[in-house]
Amino acid sequence: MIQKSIRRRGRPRNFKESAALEKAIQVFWSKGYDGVTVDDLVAGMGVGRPSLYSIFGDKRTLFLRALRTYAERKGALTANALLSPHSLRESLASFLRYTVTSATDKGSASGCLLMCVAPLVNDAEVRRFLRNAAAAAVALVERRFQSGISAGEIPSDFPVAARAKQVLDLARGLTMRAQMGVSRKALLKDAEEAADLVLPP
Amino acid sequence: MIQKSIRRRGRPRNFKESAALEKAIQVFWSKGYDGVTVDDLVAGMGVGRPSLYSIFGDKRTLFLRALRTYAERKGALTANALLSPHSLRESLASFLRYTVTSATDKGSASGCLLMCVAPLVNDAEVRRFLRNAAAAAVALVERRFQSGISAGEIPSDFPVAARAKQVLDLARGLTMRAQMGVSRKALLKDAEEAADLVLPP
DNA sequence: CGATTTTTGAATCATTTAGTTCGAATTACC
DNA sequence: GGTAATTCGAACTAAATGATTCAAAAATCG
Repeated sequence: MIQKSIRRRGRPRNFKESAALEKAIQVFWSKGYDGVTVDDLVAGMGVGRPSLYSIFGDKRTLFLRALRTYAERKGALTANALLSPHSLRESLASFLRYTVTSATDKGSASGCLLMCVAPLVNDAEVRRFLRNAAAAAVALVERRFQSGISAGEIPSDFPVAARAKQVLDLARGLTMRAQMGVSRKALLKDAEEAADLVLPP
Repeated sequence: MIQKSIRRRGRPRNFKESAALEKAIQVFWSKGYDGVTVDDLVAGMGVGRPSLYSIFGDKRTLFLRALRTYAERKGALTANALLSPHSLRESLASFLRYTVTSATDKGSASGCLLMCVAPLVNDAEVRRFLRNAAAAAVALVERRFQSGISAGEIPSDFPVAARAKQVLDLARGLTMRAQMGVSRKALLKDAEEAADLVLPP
């Protein structure tokens, strides 16, 4: 059993670290990195300024943590959508649908923290992280194609690598259009058509 | 004939307006909007601060003008790539290749001002402009598909609207990967494969 | 040359911003 | 209850940033 919150001495925090981090994700997501001030974070997270610095460090450190947290959750949900026991076509559609619903979720900003805001951050560590995340996503789709070959859903000469890249490029396009304000309904339809496109008829 | 530079009284400028605007495009392109300070622009454009304000207005006005100039040129080059007298397959490949070369051009930042930086600007006019630009791009590809139908290159029941959206989504994906640092060579290969993907075998 | 027009460079102003400090508040431990 | 530990809120500092002002410079026109 994991040890739960050790009772600490001193005045207790009046916020949950994880909840505050979620709020931080929202703030960065909606305003970008350079567009966010520490005041924005203080207001949006419901955390006092000194607490913010003492617990999360400066703006850059907080952003990196927000990015990792966001990517971890999104990666898990993506893997779930993609690797559930469905037909290959349905797995791809499910992945693209999740991309769309996540990018058009009310209650969050549109688009995607990883695709729409992080790439603009001029920071070597952020870039490295993004490259790894992208590589992991491609690998996930490739894995699904491979298991489709094993299951006989697609021929063994199916161009796995090329198609996986195309699936992700299509997902990127859908995400960008979500950020531009295209409706979820329209994008969900496009997601289905995209899933059909990458598979042989 | 358009009247050329009227000889104006007073001290002449020591910069060309168009050249300065090009520099401004580069600055915004590489640093985003919020990430750019007026000092960055002054340094990058080779224009004094008062001159900058008197000629281009404030930062937002300058950005809008840079955006329009960039989009105009890119739109013209895109139309050129797409509507040149080639086979449909070659037109699409040419469009996607141009997307890649422009997004991986040394001497400019990676990616694309319209796709990678403008969407983050929280400004109604910018958003409206982006929507229009995107719609124009889709219309262009649709036109090319239509003329492909007329020429008998694709069947008359070809799903023009859906495929046009997919072509643009693929272009968006290629552009984003360019910004992430994927090599031009790799992306050009992917562009060819993307062109093949959207056409019937 | 002298008057006029326009641009330039430097200095300046007011505001915003990142980051810190410090006393008051709130809790656990004894 | 008293003390130590921890957090909170507000005020503060120093640096940056957006925007303006103004005299000097540089050109044309008469």
